[in-house]
Amino acid sequence: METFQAILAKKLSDALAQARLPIAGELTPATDPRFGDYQTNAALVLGKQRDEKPRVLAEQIVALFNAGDVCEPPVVAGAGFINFALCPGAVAEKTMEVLRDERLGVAETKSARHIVIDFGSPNVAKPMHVGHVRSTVLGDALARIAEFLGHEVIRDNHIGDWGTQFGMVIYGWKNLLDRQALQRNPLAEIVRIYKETNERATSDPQVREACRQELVRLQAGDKESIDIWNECVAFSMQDFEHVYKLLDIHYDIQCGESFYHDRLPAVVERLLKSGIAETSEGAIVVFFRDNPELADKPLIIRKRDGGFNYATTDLATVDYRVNDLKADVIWYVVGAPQTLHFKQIFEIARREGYTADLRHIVFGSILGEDRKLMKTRSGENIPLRDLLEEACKRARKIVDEKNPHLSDYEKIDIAQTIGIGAVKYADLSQYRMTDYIFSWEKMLSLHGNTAPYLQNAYVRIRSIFRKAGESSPKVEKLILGDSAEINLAKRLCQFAEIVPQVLNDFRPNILANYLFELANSFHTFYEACPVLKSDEPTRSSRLSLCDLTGRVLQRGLELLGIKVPERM
RNA sequence: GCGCCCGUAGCUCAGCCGGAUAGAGCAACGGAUUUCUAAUCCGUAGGUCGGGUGUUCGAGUCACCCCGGGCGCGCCA
Repeated sequence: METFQAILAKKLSDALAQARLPIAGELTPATDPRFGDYQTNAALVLGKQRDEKPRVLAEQIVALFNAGDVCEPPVVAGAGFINFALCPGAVAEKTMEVLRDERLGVAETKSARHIVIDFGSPNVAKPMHVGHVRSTVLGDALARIAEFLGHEVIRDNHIGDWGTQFGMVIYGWKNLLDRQALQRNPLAEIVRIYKETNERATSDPQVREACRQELVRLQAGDKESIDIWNECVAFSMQDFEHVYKLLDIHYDIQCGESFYHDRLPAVVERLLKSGIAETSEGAIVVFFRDNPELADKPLIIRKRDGGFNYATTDLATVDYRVNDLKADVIWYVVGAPQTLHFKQIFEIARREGYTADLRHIVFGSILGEDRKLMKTRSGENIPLRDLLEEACKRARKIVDEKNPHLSDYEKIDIAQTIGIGAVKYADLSQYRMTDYIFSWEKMLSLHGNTAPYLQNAYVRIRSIFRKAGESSPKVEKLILGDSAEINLAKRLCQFAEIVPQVLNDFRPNILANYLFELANSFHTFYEACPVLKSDEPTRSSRLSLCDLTGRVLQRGLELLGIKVPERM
C-alpha cells in the first residue's frame, strides 16, 4: 500500500521525466490548508539550477502532470510552488485501504538492518533515578518503531556493573554493612555503604588505598570479592526489574560491563599491534593527530597502573556487537555529556575497519522547576521508582475524581496506565535535544499535548462502541460528507507517512505530535458529526472512522511504549 | 582557552534536509452543552525567532562574529 505522498511523488517524477527535467526538490505535506494537501518546490529548485523562471517551469510540469483520480489538477502558486489537493473519492478509498490493513498502511522497510540498541544502562549499587528516564524511554520507543518497520532489533542493557566503584562497595560491605538494613531494603543499604565509603575515601588516603586493593582483588577473581559483587548485582537487578515492569520495558540481552571484562586485554593488544594505540606516560593511549577536532583529545585505553577503563570496555562492546551479534547498526542512546567519548570510540572503530553504522543518539537533561538538574530538596537524585509511583498516585487521584464508581482493581490499573504514560509522553513529545522542565501538573493535565488527552480520545471511542454494542462494522465505502470527516480521514492516511520519518533523525516527538493532531481532528469530528444517532449508511461509515482512529491512536501510542485504557 | 548543544508568544514547547503571511498547548478573554465521557469544541488576543553581518529568487533553518545558558576537554563512568 502506497501513501499519498509516495503516489504523488511518483506522478511528479513521471511529469518531470516527460518534461525532460531531472528529479529535484521534494514533495511534502502542504504547509497551510489553503495550499491544498501536498506541495512541491521542484520548479523552484530547478529554476535555480538551470537559471530559468520557476513559474514557467512549474507551468510546464503541471501541464504534463497526470493527476488521474487521485487529486485535482495541480495549481501553480507563489514563486513557483505546485500545490496538490486530494480528491475526496481518493481519500475515501485510501482510508478504506488503511482500515483493512493490519499495519494501518505503514510499509515495512525494504532494507532491514540488524540494529543493536544500547539504552538505559543503569549502574549497579546506585538506584535508577530520573536521569535514566530519557535514555530508557527514548531507546524503548526507537526499538518499538524500528521493529515495527521490520528491522531486526536487539535491545541491550549495558549495565554499569564493573567500575571503580566496586572497590568502595566491597570495602563498605566488609566494614560498614548493617545486615538488618540490608534485609529491609537491600539497595538502600548498598547505596548507603557506598556513599559513606566514598566520603571516607575522600578524606582518608588509607581508606582510598584499601578500596583500591579491594578492586584489585575483585578483578583478580578473588572468591570472597566475587561473591559480594554477585550479591550486589543481584540486589540491583531486582530494583531494575521492578522499574522495567512498571515501565513495560524489556531487554533482549543485558551484557553489562563485567561481560566484557576478560576481553579487554585483547582489545589493547590489537590496537597496539595495529599501531592505532601507543604508550604515553606509562599508559596506553590512542591519539587522533590527523583529526582537527580530536587532535588535542587523546583517549586512554589502559591506565598506567595496568587497569582498563570504560573506553576499553566500549571498544570491546563494539567488537562483540558487530562480530558476535552481527549488528550492522548500533544506536547508543546516551546523554549529551558523552558526545566526545563516542566520537573517539567511533573514530577508533572506523580506523580498525569496522563499517557498521554507529550512532550516538544524544539527548538533553530533565530539569526541575528551578531549571537545574532535577534533584530532591536535599540535593539527592530522585529514585526512579519513587517518581513512577508518585505518577501513579497522582493519576489515581484524577481517576477517583472523574470516575469514582469504577472498581478499585480497575482504578489501580487505569492509574498506572495514565501515570506511566504521562511520564513517558512528556519526554517523547519533546525534541530530544532540548532540556525539559519536569512538571506534574503539565504532564498529567487532561488538556493539551499530553498522554491523558490522547488516552481520553481513545476512551471516548471505546465508549461509543460500548454504547453501540457492536464492534467495527463492515462497510464497503466511506461517506466523507462533512469537512470534519474528510479532515479526519486525511489525517488517518498520514500515519503511514509519519512513522518511518521518526527514524530519520530519531525524533519520536514527530509521532507524538501527529497523534495529538489526530486526536484534535477526531474531537472536531466528534463534535460535528453524531455517530450513533445518524442514519445508515452514514452511521456505519462514521463508526468505521471511529474504529480506525482508535486503532491508530492505540498503535501510535504503543510505538511510543504507552498503553491505552478502555475507560478512565 | 578550545570544542559540542541550546536561545522562537507571559509560561512550556513544535518547526527534519533553506520555502509561501513562524505554529500548538497552558494561562487570558468571548462563545457553545438537557452529551456518543464538556476530561470537549469554536473564536479573539498575544512575536523585530538572543543580537549583528553575510550567502540567494527566498533564512527561525546555512556561514562568520558577538551576547547569554548548559555540558565536555589523558589515567571516573
